[in-house]
Amino acid sequence: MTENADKKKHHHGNLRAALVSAGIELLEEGGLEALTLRKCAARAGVSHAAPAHHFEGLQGLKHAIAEEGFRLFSAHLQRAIEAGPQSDRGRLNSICRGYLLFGLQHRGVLNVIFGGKGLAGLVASPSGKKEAHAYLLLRQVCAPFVPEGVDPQVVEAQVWSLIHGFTLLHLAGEFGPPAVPEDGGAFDQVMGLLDALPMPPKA
Amino acid sequence: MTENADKKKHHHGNLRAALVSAGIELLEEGGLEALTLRKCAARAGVSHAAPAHHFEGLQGLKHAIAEEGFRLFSAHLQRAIEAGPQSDRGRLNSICRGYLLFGLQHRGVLNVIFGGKGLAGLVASPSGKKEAHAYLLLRQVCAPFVPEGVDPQVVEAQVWSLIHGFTLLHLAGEFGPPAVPEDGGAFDQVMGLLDALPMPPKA
DNA sequence: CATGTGAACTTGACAGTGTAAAGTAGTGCT
DNA sequence: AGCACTACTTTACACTGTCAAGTTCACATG
Repeated sequence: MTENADKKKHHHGNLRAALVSAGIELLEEGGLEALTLRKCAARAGVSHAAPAHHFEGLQGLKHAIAEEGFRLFSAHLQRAIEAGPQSDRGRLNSICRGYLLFGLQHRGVLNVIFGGKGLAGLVASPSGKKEAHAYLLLRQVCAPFVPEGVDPQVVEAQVWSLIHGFTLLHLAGEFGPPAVPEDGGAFDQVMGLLDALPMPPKA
Repeated sequence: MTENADKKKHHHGNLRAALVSAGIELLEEGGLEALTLRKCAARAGVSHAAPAHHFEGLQGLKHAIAEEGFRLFSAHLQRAIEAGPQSDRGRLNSICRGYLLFGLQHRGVLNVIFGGKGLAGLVASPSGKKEAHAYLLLRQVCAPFVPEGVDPQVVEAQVWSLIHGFTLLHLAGEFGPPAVPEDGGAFDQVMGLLDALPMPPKA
């Protein structure tokens, strides 16, 4: 019965997940600055030092939140792809739009995922690959745009850089006030650059 | 004589600049977490509450650092452009490479510039435009790639998004360990997407 | 069953942080 | 000289992360 995670261990039962959940809540409500070990503990109904037994300090909690946040992120992207038009270009556009919308809706979580080595260790580590659902989606969506003889990672890095940069700059307000409702303007125009894909292998 | 900023006012003379400078130092040495009002004050040789008279709290200091950092950033980009090949494509590549190198060398400063609304207020504000040296450079470098009838801001946003995203993802370690020395690999391949510029106005 | 072993959590403490209020010293103006 | 004003200091407080030492409970072992 190693599968069943329901077993109440001592007082709380499954505190670790509760702390991560509380952390994500705080993140959504008050951004990065609002994420605090003590507030997470309070929200989970335990004392301020309890988290120390489940994470290695604040950084450990952030790492755990990055893991869980990445799962939410991946699920969000998958839903976006499935809900959009089922063509190569349609899926490419959907994953990018999903990326942006996730950033707008879950700004704090995205910051934890990509901020301060949050994810680097996770994905780069040999054991972390299985968490990389979003990477598989990206690979899958980009595949039709990879010319023969070109490393797929190049195309993936191009798409990822473009949408990641656009999302973060948008979040930073560099493209004017965040026109959230479907965005319409800047997004489609910037993503128009992807119409150049697939690029010829080399001149 | 309102122009002359040299006048020693009281004890320190020009404390504000010293605090910003100390802040940038701390940023370079220990990253975002090391940037502290009290440490800045200590490094400038004043008491811990002195900064309150020059900035509105920590956020105010960060804003001031973002301004100064943006000036350094702009100068860095200009130098990169001038040092590179003098062709349209050469300048486009140089500004992007300069962007990446600045990120690698001054990670903390870049984070303050673009993190947490650091710059948004600065550039979006009517009085802040004059600080936007880097934007003028970007506009200038992108100009040859803007087709007739297309808003130049679209091209600028495309280039900016791509290099910004690539730089941040690189910094986050998503593209493997940061191969700092001229980078060689991923950078040139990803920037190859810009070979598609100028894009035809619309299909 | 008594006992102790260890995990989960609490309590208490400490240094460091941002910030606000009140005090002090030097500047400049009348 | 006197006075206001600015620049800075001092003091204080709430909050943070982290550590060390208890406490409480589940459970295995004698």
